[in-house]
Amino acid sequence: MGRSPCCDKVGLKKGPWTPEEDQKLLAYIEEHGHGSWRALPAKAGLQRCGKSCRLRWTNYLRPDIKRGKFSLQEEQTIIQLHALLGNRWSAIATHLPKRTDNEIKNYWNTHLKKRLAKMGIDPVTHKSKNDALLSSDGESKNAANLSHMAQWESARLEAEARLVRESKLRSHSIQHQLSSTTPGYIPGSGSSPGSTSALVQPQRSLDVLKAWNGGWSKSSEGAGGENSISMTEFVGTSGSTESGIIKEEGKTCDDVHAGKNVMEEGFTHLLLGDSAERSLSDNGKDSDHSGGSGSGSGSSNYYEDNKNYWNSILNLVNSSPSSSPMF
DNA sequence: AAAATAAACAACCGCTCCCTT
DNA sequence: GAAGGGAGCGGTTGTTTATTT
Repeated sequence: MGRSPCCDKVGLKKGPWTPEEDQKLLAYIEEHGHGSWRALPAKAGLQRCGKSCRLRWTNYLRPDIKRGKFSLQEEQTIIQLHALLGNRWSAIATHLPKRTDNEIKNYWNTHLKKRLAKMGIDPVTHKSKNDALLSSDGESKNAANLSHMAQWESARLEAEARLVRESKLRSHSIQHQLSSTTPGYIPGSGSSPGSTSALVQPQRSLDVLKAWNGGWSKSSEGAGGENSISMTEFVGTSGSTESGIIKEEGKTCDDVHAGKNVMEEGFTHLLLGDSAERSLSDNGKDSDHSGGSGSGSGSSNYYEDNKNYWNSILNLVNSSPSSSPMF
């Protein structure tokens, strides 16, 4: 709109914040709240633009910020949510209490993105780079996987297309939704009012799941080339993006955390287990998953575990606080 | 021990969205 | 409905710190 930038005033300080500046900003906000960010610097006696103050506050000074290393659970949450949401850092941050979008973004760019790349996963699409290799493998198991993957991919594309349509409709329909007695109903989604399958989710995480479950630990060495990821049995609820995925309305934050716990149980142990077995002599085929059982019955458990996992992550997403900008 | 390189993090910039007038 | 302004978001850059040679 041709608006002048807020930070072009001569004399405004840029660059790293000093402890004195931090103290001024903290003291002012604690006493008055931030109010108008644009007006804040003058009131607080800071030679900074409001934008800079806001950033400093939200990313560093805010008292409810957790700093330090990301836990495995947090890593998993970020990856999964990124698979679902893309680079919507603020949306992802709403599911990681006490973490800022900037911090998550930085962590993704410096750690997780590289890690996924090493695992043979495109960090943008969360799709395996080994699909071609997989398809030429010829094993019946992989053929079955392909079938599942095709179903999922098809459903995913469909869901994404729906998402695009809805995003266009959203601005028009949001008022109606707010006043609607059927909050789960999304106009144009093809779902019936009150249906539990009104959920719209791009399913972009299948390769991440596979790799994370099967290839996480061995990827870092890069042994066996860039194709070191084992193509584990495909996970999910085959046949539909929505079967096995129950949308539950009206969940509380506790429910969210409960979902996280389930996720933690269902996922972290895989990670930890893999990490513990980092040195295993995986050859890709029999290093399939969870605890390294590698047996057919294990696959069944694996299937269930991951079904539960997906239910959990989607519940987590769907039961976000209403303030969440995600959906 | 010093230089070079890589990694991590904080902050800036420009754009978009949303609200108000 | 259009315009203006504020705030937030995501991409990118710059600086600092750690690691390697």
